[in-house]
Amino acid sequence: MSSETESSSTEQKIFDAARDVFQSKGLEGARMQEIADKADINKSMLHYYYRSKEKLFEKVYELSIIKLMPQVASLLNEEMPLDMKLRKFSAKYLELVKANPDIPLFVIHEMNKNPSRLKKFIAKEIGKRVQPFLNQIKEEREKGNTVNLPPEQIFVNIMSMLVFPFLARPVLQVIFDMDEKAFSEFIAVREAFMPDYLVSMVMNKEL
Amino acid sequence: MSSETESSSTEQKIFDAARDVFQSKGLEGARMQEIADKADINKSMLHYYYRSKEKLFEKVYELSIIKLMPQVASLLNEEMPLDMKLRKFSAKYLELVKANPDIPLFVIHEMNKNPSRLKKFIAKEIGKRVQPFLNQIKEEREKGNTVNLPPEQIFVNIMSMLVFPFLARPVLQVIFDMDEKAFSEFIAVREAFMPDYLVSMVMNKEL
DNA sequence: ATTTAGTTTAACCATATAGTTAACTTTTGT
DNA sequence: ACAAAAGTTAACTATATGGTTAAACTAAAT
Repeated sequence: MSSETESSSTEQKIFDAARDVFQSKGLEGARMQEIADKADINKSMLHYYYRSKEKLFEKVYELSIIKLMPQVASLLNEEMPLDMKLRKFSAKYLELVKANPDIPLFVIHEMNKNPSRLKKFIAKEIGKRVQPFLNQIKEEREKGNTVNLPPEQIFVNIMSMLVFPFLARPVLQVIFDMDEKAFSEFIAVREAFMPDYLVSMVMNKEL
Repeated sequence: MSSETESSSTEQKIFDAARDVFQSKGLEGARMQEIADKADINKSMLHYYYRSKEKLFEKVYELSIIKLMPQVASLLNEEMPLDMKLRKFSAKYLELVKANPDIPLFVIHEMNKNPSRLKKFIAKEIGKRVQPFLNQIKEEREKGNTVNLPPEQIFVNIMSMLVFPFLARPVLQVIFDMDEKAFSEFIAVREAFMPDYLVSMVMNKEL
């Protein structure tokens, strides 16, 4: 992943470096010089290819969200029984976040500082993909197949279980005294029990 | 709360302003001038009372965490049956976070950028308070009274359900098209069902 | 070979920002 | 009443940072 074989284009190197730096430091914390250093190019190239810090950031932000969230949300739209969908969603979502563990916090943090940016990008996009899923839950709820909660609450419960550990990772690592390996193992355990557990939580079945 | 009656001391006004600015903008995003403006004092006073931005930040960080987290964690230590404890914890925790809705993201974000800061402050402090709770879960698990998961996982599940909505608030507000009032209502609904729901999730009882 | 467009570099610039200084005012202690 | 201490202010400094510029270099097209 980071074994730069001097192959990729300058523009790509800049983007990759910017993604790393922005995701770990945020917009304000990132330094153009640091991005240039990490990309191993002259700082002027940042402006040559992306005009400004803001523009570069938006590119990173856009691709981080727009390429990832729809992948996830589209899963929710497939025609499938609720329990199977929950299991698949759990697996797919954890797989994606494991591969991009910094993105949830990045998105949530930048969203807090500039909520309009997300609105600009996704808003309806995501909303429209989530809505069918909420409807499916609603139907099942009316048939008495789910726990008796509003679909929005159920959805938030699901996302909570999947995302929170990645957001709180540094805190959890301190509290439970886990190194990187231990944390990976912790997530692996979650991957194992989460499909059944979500079904139980949502559809109110004993494990 | 914000009806400044020109009463509090300069030092306190600085701290309050700094808390607001740091919590909404983070360490990097905060500007000393903005803090001074919000406190309605000369910028030099910041340095007079707190020497440096870093020092001021640490004061805010320390009091935000050290005064809040133990309040919560100590609840976990009381002698009480697990189900009752879960209900009380849910109520108390949501009450505290409702009163300080910016703190979870503030802590988690700054933790990511500087994990050693938390270590310095809490580390053992929190760990020691959580441990007895984990032990209690472990005992109940051995008696077959809980869902069959490691206590750490159960703890994370609980925290996920309680904290995540506050972290993801801006995202949720966009996805579900909620204004402030609607979000408060959303949280109120969670407060209502969460005690029973946590007991069900942890102790594997039907609702 | 020469032109041309694209790419890269080093040296600059303007500005914002954390921090300092020194003069001034108010409060407190005697 | 006086002096010392604490508090406050405006002006300033040093530096970091995003951004610009113009010249140099490269490679492809003619």
